[in-house]
Amino acid sequence: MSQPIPLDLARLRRTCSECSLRALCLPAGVDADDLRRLESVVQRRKPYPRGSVLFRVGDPLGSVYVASEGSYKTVVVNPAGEEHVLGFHLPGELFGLDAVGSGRHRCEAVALSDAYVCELPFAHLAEIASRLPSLQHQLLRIIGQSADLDHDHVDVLSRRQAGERIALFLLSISERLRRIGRPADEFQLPMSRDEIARYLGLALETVSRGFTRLQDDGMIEVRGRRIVILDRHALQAMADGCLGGDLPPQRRQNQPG
Amino acid sequence: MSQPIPLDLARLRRTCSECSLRALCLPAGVDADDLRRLESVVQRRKPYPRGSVLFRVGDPLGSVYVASEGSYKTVVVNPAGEEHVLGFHLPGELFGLDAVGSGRHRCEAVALSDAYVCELPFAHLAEIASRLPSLQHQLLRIIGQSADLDHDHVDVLSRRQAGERIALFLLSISERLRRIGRPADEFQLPMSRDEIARYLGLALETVSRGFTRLQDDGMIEVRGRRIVILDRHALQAMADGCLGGDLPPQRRQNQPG
DNA sequence: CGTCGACTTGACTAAAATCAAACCCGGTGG
DNA sequence: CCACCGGGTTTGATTTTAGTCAAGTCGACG
Repeated sequence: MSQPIPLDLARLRRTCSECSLRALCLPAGVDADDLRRLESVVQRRKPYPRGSVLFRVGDPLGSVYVASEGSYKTVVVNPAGEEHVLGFHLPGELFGLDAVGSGRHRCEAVALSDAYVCELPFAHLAEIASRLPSLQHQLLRIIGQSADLDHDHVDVLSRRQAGERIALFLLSISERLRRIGRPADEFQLPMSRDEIARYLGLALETVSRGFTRLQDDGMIEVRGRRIVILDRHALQAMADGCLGGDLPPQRRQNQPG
Repeated sequence: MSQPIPLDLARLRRTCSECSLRALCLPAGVDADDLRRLESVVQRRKPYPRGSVLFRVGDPLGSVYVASEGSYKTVVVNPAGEEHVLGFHLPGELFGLDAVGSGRHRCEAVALSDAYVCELPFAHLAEIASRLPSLQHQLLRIIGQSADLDHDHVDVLSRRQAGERIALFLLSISERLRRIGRPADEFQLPMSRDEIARYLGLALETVSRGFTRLQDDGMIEVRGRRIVILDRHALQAMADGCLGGDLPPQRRQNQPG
């Protein structure tokens, strides 16, 4: 346990190599000792059945989480009683950093399916980072990247056209799947139409119609939660507000019925 | 190091006491030496005439900024060529942390009026923080709080009713003015209707009509950019989606002829 | 085979966008 | 002093879009 074991490194690589925190560990130049310390912090693969809650609004900042298997959503319930989805968290992605600012969680995290997470007690992490400058730097970056996701959300919500929001949403999911090494052109959405609607600030029916429309226009194929991206270029153009030129109008076909 | 120089502390307090970074310095238990080091980093009160740009999309992360006098906006131009406002930054507030995640700025910062900023080279700041655990902790908090503002923005954009967005916007500005020690019930907006609209994801005319509506309902008084909040309670109720129950209808007053 | 929940589709309605005109106000110059 | 701008803002009329309500369909599962 006290000997400098290169196996430790191998073990961490194996267990965390697919994980968004690898950026935190691997390029940081941590030595075997630090690595063991860091590894001891990670509580691996806790199971959470579908619908279970990892943290609630107002909970003190305890851990940050990495979806290890299955996906999660973070939500807030506004005073009028309706639920807004703040984000979806795919396997390998990090969440729970919303409490860093105030010390308390501003939203609630729910498992979208039976799932597992890795959990990192934040105080522990920060303490180690304070002794490891390179890790501190990585930690800042990770937090910043998590804020970037909020930016993307703002970007989506600022679009006035429902079609733009939906196209952008699909492209964003696709890109994130690609990043974790999954097929980016054919995938299964982990969330319901209702949850997508609450994320995009639209009515459920509008999302459904939007999907149908994209299918009619030949950009995607939809079958329930199964999505196939047929024409990424056109989808991108739609997300960009169909800016004139590269998407001829005759692409639009007459509506059925 | 051990020589306590109260003058330095007093000077920093004076110069930065109204500034959002005071949370970074004052309660951190920094000693005189650290304080001087920190102080040397701050480049104070650079002037920026109205409309001038502090940083652009793609610029490498250089500094974080504190609006010292005057206000700023951060904006992105989407592929369709329309400008979206990501945030407004009032005197004393911090901005520019959007580049922490990727190392490059994702938006552009523009002075809303003739203005001054304090500038803190980020690398410098991070370097000092790595040697000062308490400052590191404060830095994390500051970044987290900056992400909280994005959350608030998402919250506003998720509202379906234009009236809700507008009420929420006014309350948020009011609260932030209160926090920097300015009158919270009577103030001058630093931004145009157009900029508000681009922040709220609405048309300019819708914002204007919303203001008029709030005035007709006796909640506020508007005269150009001059706002007086008359009935904060009703405004809050409107922001909350006018949820029935605790706001008796007779609270709404008849409009002044 | 029936049931339930998730999804789709249709008809209608409400709301905000758009287009267009007027207005207000501070500044300028006759 | 007043006429005349011009930008930002307000208001009005109309159109477009998404929301709402309601009915149907699909698909998984017991």
